[in-house]
Amino acid sequence: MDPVVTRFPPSPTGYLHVGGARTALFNWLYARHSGGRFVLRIEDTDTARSTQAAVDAIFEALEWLGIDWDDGPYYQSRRLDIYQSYIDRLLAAGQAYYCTCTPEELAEKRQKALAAGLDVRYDGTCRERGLPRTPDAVVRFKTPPDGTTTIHDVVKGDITFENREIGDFVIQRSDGVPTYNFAVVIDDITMGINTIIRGDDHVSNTPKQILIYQALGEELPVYGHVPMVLGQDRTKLSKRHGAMSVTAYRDMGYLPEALINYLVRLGWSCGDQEFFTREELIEKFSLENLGKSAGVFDPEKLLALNFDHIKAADPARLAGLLRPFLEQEGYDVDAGPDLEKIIATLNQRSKTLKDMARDAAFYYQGEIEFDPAAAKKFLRPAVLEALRLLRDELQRLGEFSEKGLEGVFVAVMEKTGFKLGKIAQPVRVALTGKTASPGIFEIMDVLGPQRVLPRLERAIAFIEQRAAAADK
RNA sequence: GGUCCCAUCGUCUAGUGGCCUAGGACGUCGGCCUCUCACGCCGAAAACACGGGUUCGAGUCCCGUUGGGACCA
Repeated sequence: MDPVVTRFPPSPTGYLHVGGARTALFNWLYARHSGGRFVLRIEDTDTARSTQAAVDAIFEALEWLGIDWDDGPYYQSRRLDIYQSYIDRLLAAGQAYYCTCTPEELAEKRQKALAAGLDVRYDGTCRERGLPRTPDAVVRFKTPPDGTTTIHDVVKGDITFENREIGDFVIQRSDGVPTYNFAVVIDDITMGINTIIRGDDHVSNTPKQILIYQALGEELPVYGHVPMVLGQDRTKLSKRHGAMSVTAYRDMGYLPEALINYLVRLGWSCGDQEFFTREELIEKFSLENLGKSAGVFDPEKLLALNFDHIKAADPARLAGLLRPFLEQEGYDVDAGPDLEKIIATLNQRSKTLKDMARDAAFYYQGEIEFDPAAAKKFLRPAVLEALRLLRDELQRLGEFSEKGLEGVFVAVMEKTGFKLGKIAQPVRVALTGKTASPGIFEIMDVLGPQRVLPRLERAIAFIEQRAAAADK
């Protein structure tokens, strides 16, 4: 059995979107799973729409996802002479021919055929004319007039097309640039690609490609046409479906392994398993379990999966990933508490890194801004004594530890007769400004005495002021 | 319009003729836990598009209808 060789051939006409990323993933995973090779090829023959910026964006996205390639990147624009040699070969063998029908003539024929309710394929005017090469001539492939061409597809089964439905299609334009269907086949042949997993929007191109393989006497690759990823309105993914670029998810604070997990599970399954690490995916991915119906992209489920991956991620790695988000919020990370300790209090509650950075706000703020409603409800004279007591006990405690802190709270509870809830909420507001936060002992431990004490002091002063104002 | 593909809870899916009283996950709703909010845990509602066959037996096979999608024009 030859080693598996797969490929991913994006057109650099824009960012890499999630649908394309999924296709890349399937090919990459399959190559890695079977110990084969994965080839990257940039299909940039459409010079009008291809840009270097898009090429860079694609690299950036692939790198973030951790999709690496063994061969390439190849650029179609630099392979024109290779395509030409194959065109010449087909021409010489009489399997292709020059055609000088003008676009106007073709359009006219199409109109007539349409009006007469006939097929609108090329009528073969130049097929047997033996025309020489001229500047305005295109090259057409001589499709067998009869018979059928069938795709043996590993996901959809056999799909058969009538050859007469295909017609003599153009393989090289008059400017010498090969058409998509031709360039793809020549590339796949010369790059040794033997397994092609791609979107099923390519199904109708496939018989043409198979015909070219056959004309060249080349062995066919294994085809697997995977269903499209649809937007919430059940149509093909596009700009109007919102943020669909891979890097947009990175910027929103998603983990690459979460996006990968989500994308692969959309159209592939392994029993009831939902959560996969990248290693598990490589180990378990198989062509057999690819689904054959289109799937709707569900941001909610991706978010839930991201949450699960954040929970499972190593805090030390999270620290590196979170840092830019914190800096974006304007925080001086190195001046704050220990980052890994901060993450340990948040990684079971934040669904994205962006959320986490936002939830970490109180760790970095010098002077806590009390949420008015929270202050009104919890920073009231009734708890003044308890807070003072707490402050004194904490000062006596010196170094913080979760256990020591708990002891201090117990002591205060005993002296005041308050329950923990009665004391914890005011303290929470004092330390974070809000009524919701991680556990009170956890955050105090992370914050440390040098941050906790001044904040408590400030809350006490706040209440004293409030009491004084009320007395007047 | 032509060609092709697809069809299980709202969504992603398990299911490969009897194990299906159709399972899991997200979401939704209810409860528990609790220093708050989350997490977590427990529970609920929720699907085999429809109609014909084949078979002792069909979500599973065949045909048709309907619906959706893709490509070409």
